[in-house]
Amino acid sequence: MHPILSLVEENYLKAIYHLSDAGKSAVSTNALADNMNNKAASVTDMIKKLSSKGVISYEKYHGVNISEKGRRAALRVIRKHRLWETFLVDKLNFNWDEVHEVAEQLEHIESPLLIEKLDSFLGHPKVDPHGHPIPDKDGKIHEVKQVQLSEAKAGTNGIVHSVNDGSPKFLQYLSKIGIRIGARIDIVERMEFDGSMEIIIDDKERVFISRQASENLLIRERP
Amino acid sequence: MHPILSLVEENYLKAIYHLSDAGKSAVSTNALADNMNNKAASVTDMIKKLSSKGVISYEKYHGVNISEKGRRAALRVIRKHRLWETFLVDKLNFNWDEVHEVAEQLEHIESPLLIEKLDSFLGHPKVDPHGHPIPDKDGKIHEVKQVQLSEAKAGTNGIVHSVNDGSPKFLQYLSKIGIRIGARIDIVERMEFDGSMEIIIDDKERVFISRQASENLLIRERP
DNA sequence: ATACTTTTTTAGATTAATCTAAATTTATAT
DNA sequence: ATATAAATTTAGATTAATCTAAAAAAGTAT
Repeated sequence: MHPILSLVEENYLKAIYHLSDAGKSAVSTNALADNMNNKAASVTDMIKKLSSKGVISYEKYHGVNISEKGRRAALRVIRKHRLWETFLVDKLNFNWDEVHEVAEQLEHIESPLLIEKLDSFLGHPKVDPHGHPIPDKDGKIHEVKQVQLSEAKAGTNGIVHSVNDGSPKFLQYLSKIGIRIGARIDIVERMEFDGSMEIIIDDKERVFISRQASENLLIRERP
Repeated sequence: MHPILSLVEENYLKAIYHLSDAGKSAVSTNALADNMNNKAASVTDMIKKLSSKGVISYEKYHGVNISEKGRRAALRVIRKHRLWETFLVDKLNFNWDEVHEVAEQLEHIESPLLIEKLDSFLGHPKVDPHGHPIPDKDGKIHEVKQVQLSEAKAGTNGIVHSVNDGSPKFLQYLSKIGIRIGARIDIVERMEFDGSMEIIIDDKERVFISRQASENLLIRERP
């Protein structure tokens, strides 16, 4: 009768998936507590529960790893989140910095029919408004080779592909200086002392951006 | 930080609104327990809580009445429910018998911006796929004068305006015999012994429908 | 290798929403 | 008008998700 995972459990699982870099490394209790804005004691309780449901494996004092079953469940939630974000921007004219909170709610709506119909309605999009890939029905993700702007060398250029930080403040800043998904970036110079960069956006604006900003911008490099 | 009403409280309030015929009569503990598929004891606890929040008034042993504040909150949820149903049918090609359960989930998404943008996207619809009026932003409802088909006299005709029973089974039955919102119904004869009726649908099909069915079909009478 | 620090877990409480069983109040039928 | 029935409330428990404070384990630095 009840879904296999509660809303709270889904949120924990999503956090574990992201923090483990899609399942590549273990996640500590404290990292999870930080991420969920909960206390470590609460996390310990929850990971016991998730472990008993088989979506993670857990060894006392040594963090958790997501299981295949858990990975699939996490990807279903992520698929929903990204499809809803796409809907909000493409159909309802939300700005890209306004969608995250609403999508955090919508991602928990349980209806396979709804999500497949939404996917069709949107034309089977491959990426969300922040450039993140949308997992398909079977949890497959089409990963595109991309690098942090901070890693690009002076004289090279690339196309903005996605953002690592989806916070409204950061996205509003990007919009303000003219950076959006698909924009062309030419790297003029990289300041060694603080990692900031001088770049040209779409052959027009020449701006300086901080190391922090450049680390959260992912580009597809071009020859 | 938290919404004023929890998801569960919203559902109770909606049930109270509907059971009280939009605030016209008091609702008993048992009626509410039945409707919510809960035990009376649980309802007693909940109505104390709702009462302390000022959305209903409650006198021990004498049922509850919805307050103005409660009515507004209930109408906000109903507005969302009906807008989402409209979205599902008009945009995602759901059938009218498939939308209720999903809308029961979607109606609790909290985002005034979302609901106003959705309303625009749908072209400010006045009724949902079952013919029920959609309250506007201020909780105003455009009520249309309509009667139960069971009350119509032989020889008269009317346009199907809404259904009182939104269950998949009933709606599928209606679709099967060719009744949809907007269909023309001519009443041929009303059988006094069991209240069943012989009707003609859209000048084509001549069918018999039970008293129960005719009581759950609302029509706008025509001269 | 031992002592100190950090991380994690355990123990015990709390809140929301539910339940069962018992007690109480209201309604009904002779 | 009183007994019986029906409806409602109270009392006490339970589960999910959280917390604080204390205990235990793991990591680190000399």
